[in-house]
Amino acid sequence: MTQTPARLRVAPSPTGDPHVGTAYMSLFNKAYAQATGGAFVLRIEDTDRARYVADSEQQIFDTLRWLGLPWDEGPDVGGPYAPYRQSERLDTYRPFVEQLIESGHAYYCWCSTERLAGLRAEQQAAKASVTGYDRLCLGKTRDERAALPGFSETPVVRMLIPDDAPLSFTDVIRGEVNAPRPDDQVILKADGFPTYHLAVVVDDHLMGITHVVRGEEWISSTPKHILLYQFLGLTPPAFAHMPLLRNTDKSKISKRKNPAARLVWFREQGYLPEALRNFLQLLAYPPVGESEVATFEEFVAGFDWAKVSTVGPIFDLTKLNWLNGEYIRALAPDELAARIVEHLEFTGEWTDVDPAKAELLRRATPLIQERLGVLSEALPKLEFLFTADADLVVADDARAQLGENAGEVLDASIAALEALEPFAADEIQAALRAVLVDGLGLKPRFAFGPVRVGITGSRVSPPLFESMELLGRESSLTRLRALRATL
RNA sequence: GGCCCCGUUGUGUAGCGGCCUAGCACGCCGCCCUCUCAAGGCGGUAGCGCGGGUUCGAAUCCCGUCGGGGCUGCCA
Repeated sequence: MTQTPARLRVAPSPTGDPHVGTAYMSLFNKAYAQATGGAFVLRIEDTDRARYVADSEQQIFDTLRWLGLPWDEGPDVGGPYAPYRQSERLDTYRPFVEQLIESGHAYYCWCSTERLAGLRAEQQAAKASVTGYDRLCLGKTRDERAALPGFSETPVVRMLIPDDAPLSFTDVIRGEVNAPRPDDQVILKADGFPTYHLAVVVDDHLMGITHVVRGEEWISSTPKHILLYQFLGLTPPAFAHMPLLRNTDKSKISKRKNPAARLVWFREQGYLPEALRNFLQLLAYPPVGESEVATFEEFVAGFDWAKVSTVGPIFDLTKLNWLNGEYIRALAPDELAARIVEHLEFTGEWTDVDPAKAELLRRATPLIQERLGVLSEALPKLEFLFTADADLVVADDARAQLGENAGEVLDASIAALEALEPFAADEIQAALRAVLVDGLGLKPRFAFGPVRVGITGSRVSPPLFESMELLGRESSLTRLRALRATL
């Protein structure tokens, strides 16, 4: 199924935190580009000056790279079709607008924003079946129009939608698709910037884009784009409209309703990029093989647009949590430790990392590896190791769980550990079992409970004996004696 | 309101007229293992929105209906 190299692009707008949808689109775009030996292009669509956020672009670069989806061409890496930032391509769009006006496919419109708003309100109130611009400016000169109400000094340019505009097109995912009849869409704004509709068409053409992959919300504007290609005498690319990711209430995923809609959120929470990528691969797309755990290469190898579902999946993190655990467990312990440090540096919890701390974390990582859902859980689980003996706080629920014989247990444990050699996990376990289980006749879970509380301050902890080995004899005894003294 | 897209267990999906008494994964519940918690093993729970057709036979095809979503901006 691999044929001629395809060129695909992802075109996010720098209007705030990068959206998870951008990552989702990027994944499918890049997969197909790679499957055909083509190119994956990143283009920044910054035509909306009002919503523009300065550092948003850098965040797009950072999060997409973090996710492991690098682009072949883009604003920061360059490429044969530079610039890849629409705000730097204003001169490029102008001739196309002029051509459209000259050929009668577009016209100036001096209607003020107020008039347009009023018109819209009227149509809505009247529950009109036909909405949209009323073509007041069509065929009028500036002076003729200026004599009428609702005039604005700087005009916009609108495309003239013909009565016989084609309303259906072939979608790579959905087959034959129908779309609503467009109205006379603005293609050049009063500030001289093109709207999305003109800019995508011009740029996709100029950049040799062969497949336009975007969200389903664009189906309704596709007739405008096809018309533009037609007006300009160009051949349209193939279209693939992906289903929309949804909030739990089925609405289009939004940052307001779902914190996970912010792409950086995953990094902040300590998700592994490969797990997120794998998870995104599973949305609206069947598992690649017998297992749902699959690499990007496996995804690419069997890639087929026909497999993409048209149903918008609810963005539910439960499977991602499982996947993240799978990926964490598959990591070499030292690699995991490095990832944890990296995460702590990213969140700012650790700065100027002390080598001794890093080494302790490295040695403790095997204890928590299979207990980790996300990277951010690492430090809380190991807190007792990084806490000074004197600062260890025994949690209320842990203390409450201590039985009548806690003192007896602690005394016996302390005695057994004082001269134990070597002070290592297996030996510690053997010694404690001897005095507590065999000696005092306690069930293991009750025997080790007080010791766990003394050592870690809580009722749940990483494996006890290994923890004690890491802590060392001195700290371990200090902690056990401290708890004993409070009984 | 208008136009368009969509409808399989809680979630993600398989299914494309008989192989479906609807499979898999996650979740959830139970049991086992066990120093706690996990991980792991075993078992269980739950679904074709509804109503008509077509057909010997429908989750699969058609129509209607209901439900959800998107668009309807000088936002993308």
